[in-house]
Parts: sequence; C-alpha cells; structure tokens
Amino acid sequence: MSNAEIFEPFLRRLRVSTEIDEEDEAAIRHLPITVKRMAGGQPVVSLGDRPSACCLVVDGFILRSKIVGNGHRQIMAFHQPGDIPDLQGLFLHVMDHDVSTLGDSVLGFIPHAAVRSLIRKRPNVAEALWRDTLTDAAIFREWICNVGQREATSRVAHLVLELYTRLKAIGRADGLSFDFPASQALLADAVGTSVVHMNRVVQQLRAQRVLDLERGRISILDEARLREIADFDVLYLHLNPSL
Amino acid sequence: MSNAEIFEPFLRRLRVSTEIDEEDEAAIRHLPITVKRMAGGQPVVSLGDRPSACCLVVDGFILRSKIVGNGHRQIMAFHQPGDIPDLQGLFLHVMDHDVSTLGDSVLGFIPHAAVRSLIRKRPNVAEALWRDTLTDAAIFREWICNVGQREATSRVAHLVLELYTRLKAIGRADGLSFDFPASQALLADAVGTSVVHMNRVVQQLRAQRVLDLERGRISILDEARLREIADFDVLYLHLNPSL
DNA sequence: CGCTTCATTGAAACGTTTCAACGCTAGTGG
DNA sequence: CCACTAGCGTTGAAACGTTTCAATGAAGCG
Repeated sequence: MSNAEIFEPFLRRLRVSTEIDEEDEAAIRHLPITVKRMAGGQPVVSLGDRPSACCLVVDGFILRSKIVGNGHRQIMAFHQPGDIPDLQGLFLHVMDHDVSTLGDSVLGFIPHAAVRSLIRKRPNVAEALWRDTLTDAAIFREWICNVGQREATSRVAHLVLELYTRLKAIGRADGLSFDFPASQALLADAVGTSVVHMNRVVQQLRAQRVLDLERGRISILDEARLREIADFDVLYLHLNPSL
Repeated sequence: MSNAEIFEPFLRRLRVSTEIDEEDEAAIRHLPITVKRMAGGQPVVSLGDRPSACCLVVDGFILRSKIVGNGHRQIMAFHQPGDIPDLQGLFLHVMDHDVSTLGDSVLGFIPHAAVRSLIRKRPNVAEALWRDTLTDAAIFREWICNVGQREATSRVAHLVLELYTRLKAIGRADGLSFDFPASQALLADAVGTSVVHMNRVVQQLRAQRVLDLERGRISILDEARLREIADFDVLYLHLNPSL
C-alpha cells in the first residue's frame, strides 16, 4: 500500500473542509507512517499510556471508551477510515481513556515528532487538524445530549444516523446499509443501556421496519421514520465547515 | 480594568501548561478586547449564529447547552474565569449549541481576526489554545460517562468535584466551598435528571452530611466520601499537561 | 401586595436494569 | 464427524431508579 493510498481517505476529508494546497498535500503524503493490521477488539492505546505516535484509521473502525467505577464501559466515540482518533495525544500527554479496534482494522502510526514539525511548517494543515479535533468535540457534545436526554430507542436511532451520515460522506455506505461489526452489547455500551434493553430496542425497531442489524451490518429500512425517532440534525457534524 | 488584569486568569492557566514566553504574553495582552458586563441567564451566542469574535470569561460563569427534541435542555459544559468557551468558532463557523451566562458575569470579546493572526504569528499560543480545546473535549468525554453510566447521586457528586477541582486550580475556592449560582433545575439539566429527582438527591447528600447547596454556594462537607460517591479521577482535567 | 422563582413533597406511572435461563451458530479439538 | 465451548441474541419476571404530575411553602422583588 503506497503512502498516497494510505492517506487518501484522510486527504479527501481535509479537502472539503480547508484550503489545503498541493504542497500541503505533498507534505502530508511524505509523513513517515507505519501501517499495522489489527484484529477486532484489540487495544490500540490505553488509559495512562503516553503514546509517541498518533494513529490514522486506514480501514475498519476504532472506538474510544472508558471504564467507570461500577465496572461498566462507556463508549464515547467511533472512528472511521480517514480519522485520527488520538490527535489529542500531541498536546495532552497522558491518555485519559482507551482506544481499541472494533472489527479487524488497518491502522497507520505517525510519530508525534513528525506531526509536530508538519504543523509548525504548514499552518493550513495545523488548522485542518485542529478543526478535526473541534468537530470531534462537537460530536462528544451531541453524545452527551443523546445519553442524557433521549430515551433508549431514540439514542440507538441517533447513533445509527450519525454513523450512516459520516460513512456516506466518505462513500462507505451502500445505499441505506453499511458494515459496522458491533454486537448488541457493544452498542449498549455506546448508548448507555443494558444489553437486555438494547436487544428489546433492536427488536422493536425491526418490528416497526425502521432499522435492522445483523451480523455486523446495519440497514436503514425507513429513513424518514428513523430521523423522527432520532431527533437528528446534521449540523453538529460540521461536514462542510466552510458554510 | 486594564488588559493585563483582564487576561490575568487566562495567562495564569497558560503558564502552567505551555512554554509561553514574555513575547507571547505581551502579544496576548495586546489583543483587542471589548469587555461587557452581563446579567445571569443571558444568551451569549446561540445555535445557528456565526460569531465573529470569541469570548473570554473574565468573571462569573458561562454554560454551553442544547435543546433536544422533547424540549428538554442538556447542559454540556460550565466555564469559569480564564476560559474561552467558544474557541471552536474560529474554525467551525456555525454554532451548534447555545452559550449563555450562568450568573452575572463579565466577558471579554476578542475578534476572530485578531486571534487568527495571533496564532499564525505565535505557534506557542496556538498550541496553548489548541490544548485548551482538547481538554474541553476530555471533559466532554467524562460527561458522557457521567450521564451515561453513573446514577443520579454519583453524577451530582462528580459534577461538584469537577467544578471544585477546576476552581481550586485558579484560586477561586475558599476552603471546601465555592460560589456557583445554579438552581437545582439548572444542575438537573447538567446531569440529565428531572428537577424533582435532583432535589431528592440534594437532600440525601445533605442528610448524609456530604454536600450542601444553598443560594448559589456549594459546600463540600465530607470530601473523602464525596470522592467515593463520585468515582472521580482528576486525570481527565489535564491540569498539568506537561506531566 | 401580589408575582415569580425556587425548593419541597407524595403518589402513581414509566422506562430500564438485573437476574437467570435458553437457543442458536461458529469454531475447536478429539 | 461429533462433542464441547464460547459468544451472541433472546425471553420473562421482579426490582429498581427515575419521571411525571400536581400541589404547597418559602424567599425575593417591584
């Protein structure tokens, strides 16, 4: 896999959002990167670590989670190809949460030193990366609302629409379906419900022909209805930040 | 109020976290800033706005919130003197949430253009501000956990410890108490419970002599017990990011 | 003074969790 | 090839935490 291919999903995203020029793109493509294939459910970096590289999702999905006092896990974010989930490590030196693979994934590791020198040399790139971390934050805020105010069915619908919208933006949705290798237990950790209740919600959405999940694939059956249930407004994803 | 005084709480925070030199500090102090006194509960910027300035909290508190579909409000963050709550506006042009004052406050507005030129000229400052937005994100993540996994009593305890810890860091706590002009209804919006339940939680914590809230003031009575209840770990606040 | 905001209370309804059990499917080793 | 296992989805029933509604009292303000 060439550097050009590895960085392509990432660059495609940057082009939409910033004034990235040819030289910026070239500088990014010349970043040193170590590609690593990982199985699903494996830790990438963990609470307390002091990583010296940040990780670009090339293929697959990454999740960020935390274990709380009672032993339960809360998932706080999913990341897709083209995302750099732990950019924060550049400036916050100790990890305050865990990062792990969802399903089998391909990750690229870029040394912090290289990124740091890139952002000092190319302010456009710095801004693009900064914006990336800011939209991450916007997504966190919406998750707070999701988990804090909506009821379980709504939460699941909202999560699905978020994933779908972001994946569609990078051309990884086929029609109204997309691959997402998550068990019901995992989705429960993301929306803050028990597995049992998650299961009932899934069945209910299936029965109403709104949504279906099976073996790592999510299919939207009735998009309009799903949007109603989800109380979803794309704004917070800042997909086209120039607007 | 001189610029030096206005920027002092902000600078004090930066000094802890970054290699800010004399020139950086001077550049910050020379930022154009318009100071405005605002009553409590007033909007600062709202959903859909395209602000052209960002706002520095000089005195008082600011909160970030969102109204969800069912009409309920979720508060996603509180900001204290020295914070710049809407730095995101520099790169994400449309506001995806509301910002308003908690109690009576003094705010300083700095034009985006001035901040933008500052960060191009002074990479140290850019990094410091970037880090600020990253710790904001870390706090959002912890709120997701708080609201998603802990039960109401724990959530309140956690929120109180977060506020206390951050205020102590800037010298705004007297002993184990601090001013925080929030009604129970407002706290309920922050931790995602009903007002009624919030009230019962407060009474319970009072009865156990763990915590007391009265007329805009929060007092910790039993810090050790509060920490247990809260499941609180400072790490995520990144108070000393050089570590 | 009446008005409004905030804190408080009780009772019933509700959404969700917990526990415990069962079936299905895919993978593993004998 | 079958037995065994592990993981995942599914189910029922009871317990639990929380919400809702409706009403009341106290405090502060014009």
